Amino acid sequence: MNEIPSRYNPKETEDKWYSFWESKNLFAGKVDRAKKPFSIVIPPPNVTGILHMGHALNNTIQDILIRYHRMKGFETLWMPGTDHAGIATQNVVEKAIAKEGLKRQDLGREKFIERVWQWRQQYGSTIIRQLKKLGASCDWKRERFTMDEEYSKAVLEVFVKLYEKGLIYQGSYIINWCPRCQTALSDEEAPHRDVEGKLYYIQYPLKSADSRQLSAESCIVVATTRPETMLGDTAVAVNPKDKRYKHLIGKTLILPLVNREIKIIGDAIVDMKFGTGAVKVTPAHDPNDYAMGKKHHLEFINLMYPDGRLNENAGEYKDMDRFEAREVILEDLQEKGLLEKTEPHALSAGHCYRCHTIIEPYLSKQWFVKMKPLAKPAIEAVKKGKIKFYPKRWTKVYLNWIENIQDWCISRQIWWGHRIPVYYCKKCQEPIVSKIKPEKCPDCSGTDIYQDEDVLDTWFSSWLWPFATFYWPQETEDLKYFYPTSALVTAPEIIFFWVARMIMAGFEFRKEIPFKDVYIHGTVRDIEGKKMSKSLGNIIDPLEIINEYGCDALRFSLISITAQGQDVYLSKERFEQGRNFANKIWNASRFILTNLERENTKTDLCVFFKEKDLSLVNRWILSRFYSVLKEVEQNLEKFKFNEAANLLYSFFWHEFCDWYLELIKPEIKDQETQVVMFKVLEKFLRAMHPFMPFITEEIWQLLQGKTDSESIMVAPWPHIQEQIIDKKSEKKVAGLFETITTIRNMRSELEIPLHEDIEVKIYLNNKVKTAFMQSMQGHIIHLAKLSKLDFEQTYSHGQGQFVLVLKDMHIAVSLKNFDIAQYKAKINQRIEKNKSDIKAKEAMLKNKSFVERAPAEIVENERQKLQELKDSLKKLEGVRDGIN
RNA sequence: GGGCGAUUAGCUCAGUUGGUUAGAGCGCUACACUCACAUUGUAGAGGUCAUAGGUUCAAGUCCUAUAUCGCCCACCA
Repeated sequence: MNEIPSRYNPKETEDKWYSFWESKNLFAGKVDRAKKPFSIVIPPPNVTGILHMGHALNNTIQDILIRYHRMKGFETLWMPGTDHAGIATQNVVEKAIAKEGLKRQDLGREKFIERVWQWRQQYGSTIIRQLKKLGASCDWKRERFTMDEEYSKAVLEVFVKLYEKGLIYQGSYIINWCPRCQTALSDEEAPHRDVEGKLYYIQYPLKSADSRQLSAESCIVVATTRPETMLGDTAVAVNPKDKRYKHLIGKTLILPLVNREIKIIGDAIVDMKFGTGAVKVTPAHDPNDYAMGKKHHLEFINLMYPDGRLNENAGEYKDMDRFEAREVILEDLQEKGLLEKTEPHALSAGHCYRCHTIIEPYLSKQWFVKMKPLAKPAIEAVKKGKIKFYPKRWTKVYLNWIENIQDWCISRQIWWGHRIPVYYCKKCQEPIVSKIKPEKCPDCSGTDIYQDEDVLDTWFSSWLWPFATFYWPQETEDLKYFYPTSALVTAPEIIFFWVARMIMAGFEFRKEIPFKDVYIHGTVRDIEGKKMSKSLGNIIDPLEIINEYGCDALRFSLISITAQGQDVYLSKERFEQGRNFANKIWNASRFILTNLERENTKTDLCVFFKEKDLSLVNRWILSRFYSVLKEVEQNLEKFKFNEAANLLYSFFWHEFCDWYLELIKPEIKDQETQVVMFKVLEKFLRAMHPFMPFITEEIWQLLQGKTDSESIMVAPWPHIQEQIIDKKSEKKVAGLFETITTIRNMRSELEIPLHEDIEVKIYLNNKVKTAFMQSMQGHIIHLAKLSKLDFEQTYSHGQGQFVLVLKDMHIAVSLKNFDIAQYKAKINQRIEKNKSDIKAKEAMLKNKSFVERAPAEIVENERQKLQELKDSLKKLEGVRDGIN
């Protein structure tokens, strides 16, 4: 019959149209002062990344925004790129060279970095290729990488600027140290996780006491979760108000195992209620103790090597791993009778966000950014609504974090990253901050100069992404045109790492917001609510879904089940809905195309409106389309993608296909119908395109010669024709459908098979409505599959008729096998239901306060409904009485 | 310790400023392939909207507790 297959095959279309778009350069964003810009910078995936469902959701949303605005006539730019992901990438490459039996130290810094670049050359574009599979309409020619030469310039510029402003400083503090990655981490990179720990009670003897005979008076018991750190204790602290210990402040204790003398100090920070009320103080391995150490001028004893083994300060425990040492120390204490008791104790500890190793609070010299001054405008901007979060609740999370912001540790002891632009003179050790290596020391003119070994936190480059991608600090035309960007789409866990910092950087370096709207989508989880992760083995691979169901199916299903900002629970079956919908679009289009006369595709709708009014059915479908389109737009503007997608879905499937196409089948060759069905399809495809780019393009191209644009992606978004929205017609047609549904329902209830002819008579005592129903006679016969449909003004009981009441109508079906008992039962059932409905309504309307206080229209509405119910009841009772 | 989210049909979830008979997808039941589509169509069954109070003429929706699950934050020794 035709050459279009009955099943949509995504494999034949997706790559074809993606290359087509790329070859026509349709993704490119250019400065065009005549148009408004709409720009998004992609959250740059890690260069080591492999596409997962989180990416799929994140990028589908961005692509919808971009494609929608492009069609809306904005000059759009979606800036793509990848992040060098310092620690993650270094770990990956270290693993790779480990297969050759090599450590990075074996290669040396320079050679290792070379290997990383090689690795990037080979595998770094994987994620980009995968994003293309998703249909992402990024301007790929602009692809950026946070380690690019130009980008690095921006990073150095920022470091030097902040340093000169006094916002970057170096100092020795307790930081989060990952003993596995052997680097410092920021607070955000060391999230707290619950750990099942124990609280150990250890006796510290007073110096004055007889060590052979310990009693409650001769020692202080401290409680600790980390007994191994006792080797570095330099005091025991108690609350000065604590009556139990007050008198002991200033006395000396003998630190067990080490036999070092330590003082008892008083400090109000000590919680009298926790443990024993006495706390061991280890200033080099605990942030609280560090503060106390500073305050009370205690000694700082660093116990560990960077890899987490104990160092020479640990005496006989030297070279043991910290957790191994814990066990040995506990045994030794036990042996000496100093371990009073052990209690289970839940606590939370920082974990490295890259390798999940428990963080060691570690005293070391690092570089920091003073955050409070940077935070100020970033707080203001959000409070004043210059930047909006969607959903709104994230505003509070953001503000809570940024109002309590801590200084940012930005130095990392790894090799892969932007090297810190600080140089030292070997002679005088003065740090020199400079974008390029200075030839001599400005202080002592020494020429033996070396660079700081550390690199910068990856996020110290990512936070510049919205403007550094436009070659800032150059004032490029692109930067001036596309910045601030329009929207940012990302996941909640990135708010602190990236979103907040971009806002701060935006103000500090551009004196402006970096984006207006921040859309935070949910986390993709498996059907049990677990986060998808490789280690859990619960991953649904988007590429596999694309392969099996098609990209449009993936995109549509993901979007339709993602309510704004809610987490997404996924199972593979979910994608069947998207696939089925694509197939539905495909087949409806196939049907229309095979019936469409070419000359009718060029006719303008106005012609029909001018000459005569369109038929009701045609008016109705146009009105419905524009009503839905309007809602779709409203939801897109509010970032309610699922609502928008589902509106289009149910319009197309249930209104356009189930009703409209079925209604017009008998008159499909009429010119008016041809034009209308073509227009609705063609406009629907455009509205659908941002969600399902490939199938819409494929069909668009099948319409070739019938449409104006070379690609649907640059066709204009359909303009809402307000004057075509006709709620009266919509209501009328709804009445028609209700009638048809009621007849179908009767057929089904009476178990009359579809192939059996039935005769229906409608009794209706309303001239206008009868005229309308009569004009719809053909449609009713066709869709309810009747052999005959008659109208009569007044109801009278006829033999062998099964009669139901729908509003002001009696609908009578003539039956061959009439079961009077069954009929009576059905009528009585309806009467009972009707009566109870009336009762409820009457009660409502008898309630004085309802009638007095509810808005008049609501009351009026209820009155009308009551009247309708009463009328129906009367009719039903009449029908029942007629039977006897 | 603080904060956030969730609790609605067998399952997974929508539900806008409070206002008809609380919706969808999947699953289930019955029927239907000469018909664009069986990745389909028609009809149907299925809900004390977590619990307890409260506000209101009116609550799935607003308020207060409680329970369960999940997430985030915090210098919990």
